[in-house]
Formats: sequence, structure tokens, C-alpha cells
Amino acid sequence: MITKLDSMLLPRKKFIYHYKNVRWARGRHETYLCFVVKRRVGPDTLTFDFGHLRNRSGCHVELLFLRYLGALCPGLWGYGATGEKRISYSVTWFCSWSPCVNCSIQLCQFLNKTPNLRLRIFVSRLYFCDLEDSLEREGLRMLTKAGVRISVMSYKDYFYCWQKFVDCKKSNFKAWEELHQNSVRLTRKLNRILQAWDLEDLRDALKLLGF
DNA sequence: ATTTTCAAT
Repeated sequence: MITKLDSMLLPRKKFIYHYKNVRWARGRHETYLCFVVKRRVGPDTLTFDFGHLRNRSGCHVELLFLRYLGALCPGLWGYGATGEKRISYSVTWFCSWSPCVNCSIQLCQFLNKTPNLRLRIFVSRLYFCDLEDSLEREGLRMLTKAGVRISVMSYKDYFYCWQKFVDCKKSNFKAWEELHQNSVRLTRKLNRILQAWDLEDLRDALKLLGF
């Protein structure tokens, strides 16, 4: 089943509809995740697999991805008893929404147990991040602390996804209006979220400086 | 000016 998913390319309309970084993304009751799995061999990385997933019946797409990860990354967990060496992987994913707080927590826990997996996340839009004290914001900070680099997708990322994951029939990616402005706005917003001082950290820093 | 968000029906 997973191989079928992998070999399928996203229809153009679907990609545009779900990845459009518009301010008010009305009615998109689905989330898509395009991924590239790379195997790390010494200093080199080799593309191992790629494809896309969609959320299913009450399961957010990030957790669905974790479910498939064992199949996508053979040897990720190694065979401790026989002393077999674990294989290192790098995963980059491009998701139409940023993760909810629950997914962020589960991802952090998963990555903690899997130091030989590196994760890089690109998102098209920020999910429930409007309120200053939203848990989703905190989740993104947690992921960053867990070593995950999170970025908002820019033109070059959409362009890359179009070539890699979309059934584009060699047609060039055409940016929608405001792609750039929206990407810049969301990047600023994400930076503000990730740079937010933790109150405890701030107290520690002030104490250290003698205040 | 205001609008939405990994549905539920």
C-alpha cells in the first residue's frame, strides 16, 4: 500500500489548493505531507525514497508518517541484540499546515528515541498560531529545541515540490498572487514565535548577568 | 472590516 502511495504524484490542482499560502485558507479539511527520505552514508546522503501522504480518519498526517517510517527507513532501529549498526536517515517534509501541539509533542518524543533520524520541516501555513499563548506555538518551539529546523515554504520550495511531487507534466510552476508576500509574512511570524523568550530562560539569563 | 485551521454530516 505504501509503495502505491509513493509512486503516486499529486494532481496539480490538489497541490495548488492545499499548499496555497493564503491568509484565510477556508475549507481545507485535509493536510498533505510531501517527504524525501535520504540515507546518510558517511558524509554523503543518498535519496532513498519520496512521496506524499494525506491525513486519514482522525489521524493527523504527521503521526501517519511516523507509522510508515519503519517501512520507509529500513534499519532505522537496528538490531541491537546482534550488534548491527543503525542506519542514519534524513527526512525533509513539506506540509501544508504546521503541526498541532499534540503532533509536535509526539514528534519530539519519537526523535528523542531516534537520534539517527534527522528531521527538517517546511510548512506552507501556520496552524492555530495566531494567539500569543497558543499551544501550537509552544509545540513549534519544542520541536526546535529537539533539533528540528522549521521553515516557512518560499517560492523555491514550492518550485521544488512541483517538480518532485506533482504530476506537473513538465509544466512550469506558476506562482499564485501574493505567494511571496504571504511567505515573507509567515516567515516573520514564525521567527517571532521561535525567538520568543521562555520566561524561565529570561530569569536565568538576567541572574547570570547580575540583575 | 472581516474571514480559517488535519470535518461532520
